[in-house]
Amino acid sequence: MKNIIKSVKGTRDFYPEEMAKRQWLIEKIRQTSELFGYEVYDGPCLETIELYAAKSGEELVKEQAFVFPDRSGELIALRPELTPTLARMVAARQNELTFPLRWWSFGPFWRYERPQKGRSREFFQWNIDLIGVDSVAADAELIAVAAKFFQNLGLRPDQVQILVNNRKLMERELNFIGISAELRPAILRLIDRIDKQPAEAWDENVLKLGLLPNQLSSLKALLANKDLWQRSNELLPLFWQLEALGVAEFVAYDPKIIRGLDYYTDTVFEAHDTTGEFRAILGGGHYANLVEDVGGKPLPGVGFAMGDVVIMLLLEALGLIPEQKRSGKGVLMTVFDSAHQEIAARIATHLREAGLQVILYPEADKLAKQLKYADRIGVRCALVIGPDEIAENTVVIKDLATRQQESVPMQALVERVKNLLA
RNA sequence: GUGCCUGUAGCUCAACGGCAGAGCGCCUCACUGUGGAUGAGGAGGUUGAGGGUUCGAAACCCUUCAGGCACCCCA
Repeated sequence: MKNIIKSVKGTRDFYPEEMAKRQWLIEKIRQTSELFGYEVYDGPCLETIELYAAKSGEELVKEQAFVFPDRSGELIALRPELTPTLARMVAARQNELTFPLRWWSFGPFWRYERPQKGRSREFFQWNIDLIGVDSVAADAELIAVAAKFFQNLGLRPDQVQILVNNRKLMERELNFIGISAELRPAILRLIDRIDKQPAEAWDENVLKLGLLPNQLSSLKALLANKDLWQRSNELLPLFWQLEALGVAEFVAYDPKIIRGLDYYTDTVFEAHDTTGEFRAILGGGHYANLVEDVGGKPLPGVGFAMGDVVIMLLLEALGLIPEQKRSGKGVLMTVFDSAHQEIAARIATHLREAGLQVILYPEADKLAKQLKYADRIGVRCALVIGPDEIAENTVVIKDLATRQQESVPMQALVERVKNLLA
């Protein structure tokens, strides 16, 4: 490999084999989304930087988005997330849309980050939101969508868990410990990272923020309390509703789930593989106000986003991605020699008109080579027409799997091939 | 953005500072009307790139690029 121009750092090439897997994943996403009555939508991949400045906070755009000036000098960002776009789209038609809105989307996103396993600079993301209701039932539904999706993929509750918490609950509990309102955001951010730091370092960081040692131990007791949810007016009904929705097995309470995004206000959730080998599979939560920052009237909702990278790594590791067969249903029309190129093309066209997938060999070549090609691309059978067949007005059908071949009259060809492929 | 690890043929990997190799794959032929087997040939490398040390570098040093791991961040 000498002078092949390199791809952009953190991007991936999808050769047909990988593309087939991606399409398979999209199909699962579509099925699950539609099962719950969600409609597909999409926005542009380019947005003005103002949109994100309004919605996502400045650090996101400055540090992690691909931003460039267009020819007029306006700063444009490659979308790093969909929520601001969604907010903009909803706000623009706020008075004509029918709420609650159930929308889903799948598309590419970009973040200027250091690539590593489970994280690339260009990735695909499933976004799904229920907008215009503030209820716990809405939260339960989105969690159920995620759980149902896992079920559709063949994942079991012992392999993947959706961990749930509630920010209001945490705010209240932190208040009980005597942590002031201005300290809480920093503490919440630390809680979010507790599993990523050595215990001593974490303790130190907490004390550095100004907590007293007894507050630290109260905080740690809080984070170890798996029954904390029973004190939440949102989580109590949430868990029985999840029971009713048939997905309770996939869900657990975890006081350490916070989520980084500021716009989540109530229930938040994150799905992880139970071995802890991979990054979070998906994350989401309840927001009080989707569109106000972009100029609309306040509108609550709940949603989550799932990147394609981690889920595929997990499914790959668990052997849950079915073999994507290449072609398999098609026919290869061989070209015996240059004198038979025309008749081969006519037969190919004839079969295509009957709705059959036909690959016409693009030049005259040795039969052995053409059959080897047929074998490799995985077509079900190959057709041969040479001088002998012309004389008899027949075509040879060769079944690649059984290695059997037969001569069939031209008139019976379509019927015979259809039977073979069925 | 910070630290550490890795980079040799299409793939998986060898080679003490001393001739760059193997297996698999690929191409051709044996087979001028028949694919997975077999056999015989063959192609394919500036050892990621650039510089330095050395009589001599795939190996040691520096830089850079890419990937991986941890941090950061996670929209």
